[in-house]
Amino acid sequence: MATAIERLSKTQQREDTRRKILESAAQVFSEKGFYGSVVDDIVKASGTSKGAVYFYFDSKEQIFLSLVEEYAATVAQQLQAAVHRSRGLVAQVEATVATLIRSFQANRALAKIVLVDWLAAGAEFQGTRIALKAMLVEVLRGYLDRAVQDGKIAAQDTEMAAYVWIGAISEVVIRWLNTGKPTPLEEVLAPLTRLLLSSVGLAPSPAASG
Amino acid sequence: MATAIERLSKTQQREDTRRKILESAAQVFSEKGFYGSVVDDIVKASGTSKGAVYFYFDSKEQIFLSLVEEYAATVAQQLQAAVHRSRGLVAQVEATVATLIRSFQANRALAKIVLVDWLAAGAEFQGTRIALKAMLVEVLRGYLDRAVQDGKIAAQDTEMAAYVWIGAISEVVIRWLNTGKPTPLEEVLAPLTRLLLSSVGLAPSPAASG
DNA sequence: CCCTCCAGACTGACTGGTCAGTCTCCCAGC
DNA sequence: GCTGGGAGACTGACCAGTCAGTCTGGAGGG
Repeated sequence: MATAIERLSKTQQREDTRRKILESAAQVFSEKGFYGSVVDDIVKASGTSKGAVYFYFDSKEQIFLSLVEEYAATVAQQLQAAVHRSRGLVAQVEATVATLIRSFQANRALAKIVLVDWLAAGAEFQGTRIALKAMLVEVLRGYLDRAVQDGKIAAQDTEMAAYVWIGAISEVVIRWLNTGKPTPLEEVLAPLTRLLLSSVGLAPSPAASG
Repeated sequence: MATAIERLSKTQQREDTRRKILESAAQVFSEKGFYGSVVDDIVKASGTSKGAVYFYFDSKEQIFLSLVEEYAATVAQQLQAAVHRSRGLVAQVEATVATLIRSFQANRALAKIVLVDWLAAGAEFQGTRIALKAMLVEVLRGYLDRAVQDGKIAAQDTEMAAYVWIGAISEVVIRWLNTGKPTPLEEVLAPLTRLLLSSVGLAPSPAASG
C-alpha cells in the first residue's frame, strides 16, 4: 500500500540524487569558490559519495558548468516571461532589472557563483561566460537602440551603455553579497532603476517611482 | 672604467631582482589567474629561481598581495594628485574617472588582476579587497554628498550610486580586457563620464563633452 | 694594491601534503 | 542471479614550500 507515494521510483530517485548533488555544490562553491572547494566537500554536503558524484558528472568543472548553465537558462526564461508581460520600453527595462535582482535575491548562492566565482575561473569557463553576458548585453542594447530610434533618447554608444548597466547591477548585488546591504536586496530596485534610466536620459515610469 | 654604470651595486641588483619577479608575476597571474598560475611559471618568466622567489616573498599569496597593494597605492596617489589639480565637483569626478581608466589602460595586466582575479580569490584576499573598494566608494560618495548639499542634485542613496559607478567603470574595463574594445580604452572616457554624471542628475563640464 | 674570507643573494633537487579522478566491491530491486 | 546505482578506499600527478649547498661582491688586513 502507498508504495507509489512513499517510495520513489528509480527515475525519481535518480533525479533526486542528481539534484541534491547540484544543490550542495551550489552551496559549497558559493562559500569557498571553485578552487577552494574540494569534491569531497560536495560529497559530504550532499550526503552521497564520490561514486555518485562521478556517476552523474564527468568532472568537478562540469558540475560547476551545469550549475551555471541551468541557472542561466532559468533566468533567461524568467526574463523573457517578465518582458512579455510588460508594455512599453521603460516598463520592459524595469521588468528586466527587477527580474534579475529578485532572482539573485532568491538564489544567493547561485548569484555569488555567477557574479563572482565564474569571473575568475580558468580560461575553460570564459567562453560560456562571455557568450551569456553578450546575450544579456544584446537584450539591453536592443531596448536602448529602440529608444534612440523612437527619438526618446539621444544617439549614443548603446553597447557601452548596456555594459555599464550590467556592471552597475552586478556591483550592487556583489555589495549585497559581501556586506548584506541592503536587506532585502529588493530595496535597491527603485533607486537603481532610476539611476540606470536617467544615465541614458530616460525617466522612470510613474508606477515604479514610489 | 664605467664600473659604476655597467655594474649594478648589490643594493641595485637586489631591487632589480625583486622588481623582475613582481613584474613577471603580474604577467603570469594576469594570463592564468591566481590558481592557474604555478610558482614555477613565475620563476621561469622572471629568469630567476625558486629560491630567489622565496627569498623575497613568503608565499605565492604574498606575491599576489604585494602586487595588488603596490598598484593600489600608486593609483591612490595618482587619484589624489589628479583631484588636487581639478576645480569644481564635476571636474573632480571627471578627473577621477579619467585617472582610473588611463591607469588601467597603461597597466593591462594589473587591471586584469585587480578587477578580475582578485574578486574570486580565496577568502584570505577579501579583507584587503573590500577595504580598498570601500575607500574608493567613500571618495565618490563624498563628491555626491557634496553635490546634494550644494543643491546640485536631488537627495538620493549616494552610497549605492557610488557602487553603481564603480561597477560601471569595472565592467567597461573588463569588456576591454575580454574583447579589446574599444582600442584605445580611453575612447570610453567621454561617453562613460557623461553616463555616470547624468545617472545622478549632473551635466558634464563643457570642456569634456567633445 | 692584492688576497682572504664572509655575508648574504641565489640555485634547484627534493619533500610532503593534497585532491581529482578511478576502481573494486556491495546492495537493493527486479 | 543479475544489473544499475552507489560507497569509499586508493592512486598518482601536481605543486607550494624547504634546504643544503654555491657563487659573488666587497670589507679589511697585510
